[in-house]
Amino acid sequence: MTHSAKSTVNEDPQKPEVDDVLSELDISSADRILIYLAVNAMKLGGHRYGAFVEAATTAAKLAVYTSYLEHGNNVRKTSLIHHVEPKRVRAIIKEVQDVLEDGKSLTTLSDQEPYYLSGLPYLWQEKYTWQPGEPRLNRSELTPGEQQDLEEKLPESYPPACVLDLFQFLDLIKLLHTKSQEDFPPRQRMALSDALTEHIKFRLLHSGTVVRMDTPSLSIPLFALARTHYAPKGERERVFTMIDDVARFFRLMQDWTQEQEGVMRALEVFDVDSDRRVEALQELDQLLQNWADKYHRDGGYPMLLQLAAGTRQPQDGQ
Amino acid sequence: MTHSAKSTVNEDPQKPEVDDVLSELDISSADRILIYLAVNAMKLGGHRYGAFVEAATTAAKLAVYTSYLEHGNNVRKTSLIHHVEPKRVRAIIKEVQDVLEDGKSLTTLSDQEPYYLSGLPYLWQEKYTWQPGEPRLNRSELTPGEQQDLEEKLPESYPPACVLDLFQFLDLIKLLHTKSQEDFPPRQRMALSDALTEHIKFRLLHSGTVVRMDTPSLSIPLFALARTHYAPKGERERVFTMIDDVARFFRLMQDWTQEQEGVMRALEVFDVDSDRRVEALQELDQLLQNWADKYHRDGGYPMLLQLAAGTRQPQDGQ
DNA sequence: CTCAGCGGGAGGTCCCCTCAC
DNA sequence: GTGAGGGGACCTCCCGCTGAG
Repeated sequence: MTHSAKSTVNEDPQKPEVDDVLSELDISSADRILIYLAVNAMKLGGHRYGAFVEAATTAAKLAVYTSYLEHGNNVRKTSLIHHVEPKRVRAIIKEVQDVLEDGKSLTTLSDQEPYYLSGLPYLWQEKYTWQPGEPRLNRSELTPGEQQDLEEKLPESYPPACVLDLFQFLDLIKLLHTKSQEDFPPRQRMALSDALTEHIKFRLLHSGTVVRMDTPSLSIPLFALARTHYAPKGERERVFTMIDDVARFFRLMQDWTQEQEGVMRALEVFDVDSDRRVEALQELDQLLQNWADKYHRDGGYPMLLQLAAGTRQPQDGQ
Repeated sequence: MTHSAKSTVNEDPQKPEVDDVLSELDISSADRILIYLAVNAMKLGGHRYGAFVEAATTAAKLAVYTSYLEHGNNVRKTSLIHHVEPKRVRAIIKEVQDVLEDGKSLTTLSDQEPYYLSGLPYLWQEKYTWQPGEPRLNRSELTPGEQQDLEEKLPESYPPACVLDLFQFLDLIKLLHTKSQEDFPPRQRMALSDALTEHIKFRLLHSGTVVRMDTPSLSIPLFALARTHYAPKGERERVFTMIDDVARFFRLMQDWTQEQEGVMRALEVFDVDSDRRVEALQELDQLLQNWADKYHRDGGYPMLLQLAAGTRQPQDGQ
């Protein structure tokens, strides 16, 4: 719970800190959504700071582009509406149109995790496959005994992949970065600098996806692949689900603001006996399913329902 | 309703365009959330393009700041995690801490609409109050007959405020902009340039908050306040509610990803008979209320439920 | 290894101006 | 009014380097 400078380090609790800061700042709802997104993308998803900012400006560019279409392709009007220079508006329009024509990937948060992180376990296992029974590493500089010692340190649970030395590991990162840049137009590509390489290496080690091995008798460090995914399976799935749910919920609410037919929004604020919380939620779950079953008819009008229920916080207001 | 430019124009439908573009681009959920936010803030809320981008970078800065706290105030580690220069990390930390200490407003989407737009009707009515029975405008350059003609053009429904000439109108914008900048530290303040003034004037006229009057016999244009709010009341309220709901939903889902006790998430995908849609939703509404009433007990554990239900779209997946 | 400084380049956000249709 | 160009200021995000504890 506590954290503090210098001396103690606090690795595990992530959210509490965020909520603490948020509660002290009285922030608007729109800003809060941005912050939740940023935290998820940058801390859990592993996106770079710059990548998030770029994705946000991309979203803003799309807003400009749609305004442009809605106002009869009038550059000047679009410029006035959003307070963007006509010259810049033209550049934005062109950028978006080029992407639409080529079907290239425009935006920068294209996946929950950046490819150079999430793709690594796959590429590693593919390029350096390990067959059970064979040695995971084979280095002429080591005596057979030293090799065996190292092998025995490796947990059985590690994915079937060989142990690499630093250069092989860095090459892998380089390869992945190159592949991840292929989708982008040449102009937007980012060179793989030393700083970026270090960043990627750090995230892979820090997350436990890759583990560094002690090799006192070797001058070059060795690395082992410890997980098949960048993020732990459970967490990863849940964060994915959350973002999908929020996006769907957002879209439904947009329909609601337009007062479309057959769209409903509900907010329930209430208190329950502490020992009946779980019971209440279980009953709600059952109610919803029964309700959906009751009205379901194959091939009918497509419907969607998104719900979240839990502990109310002061920031929630009302 | 109509206006025109060149050939075809398309003023009314706003969302359809956005959805069209979105559906062609197959965009990730995180990006979709950003886009929804950008569209709402920039097109409906009237925020500037730059304001949205700044708000997003502010969110990213907060993410960096919390990382910094969670890693024992280690600048270098934070730098590696997010791929931000140590120098820049330090600047970000300082910026956030200064804000936390002074309680100043950090972020830029502090309200749904920017103050220089939403505050105008109030200031206008306050500075140029109009008493029924008195003339709305009094200009010595006009004959009594001409004044009367203009007065008669004004709908009764207009708020009780006098008609202003261009200079008075621009002064009002200037005053509002100055007031809206007071909360910001001097460094971040933006000068009221001609371009910005034109942007604000355009938005006020374009939204119908202010209406320009034809004055053939006068060399200076006249303006009348036509609405008491920047956005139409209903729409305004609904957009507010939507953003609040999404923020609350997002927070609940974060609790869910952490597998907290007593948090529930539900997604129902189903089809119904077209003619039973409304009936189904009404019943659902009733079910929820009954359920909440059943478990409610004053002073108990604080609970919150957010729900949205409506038409399923292809983009929704599953 | 961490902290600290200073150098640079590219690109984006702002500002203002003119000229042709 | 709109389109299309010119200029310049400032900041931010990237990169690289060196030196002090």
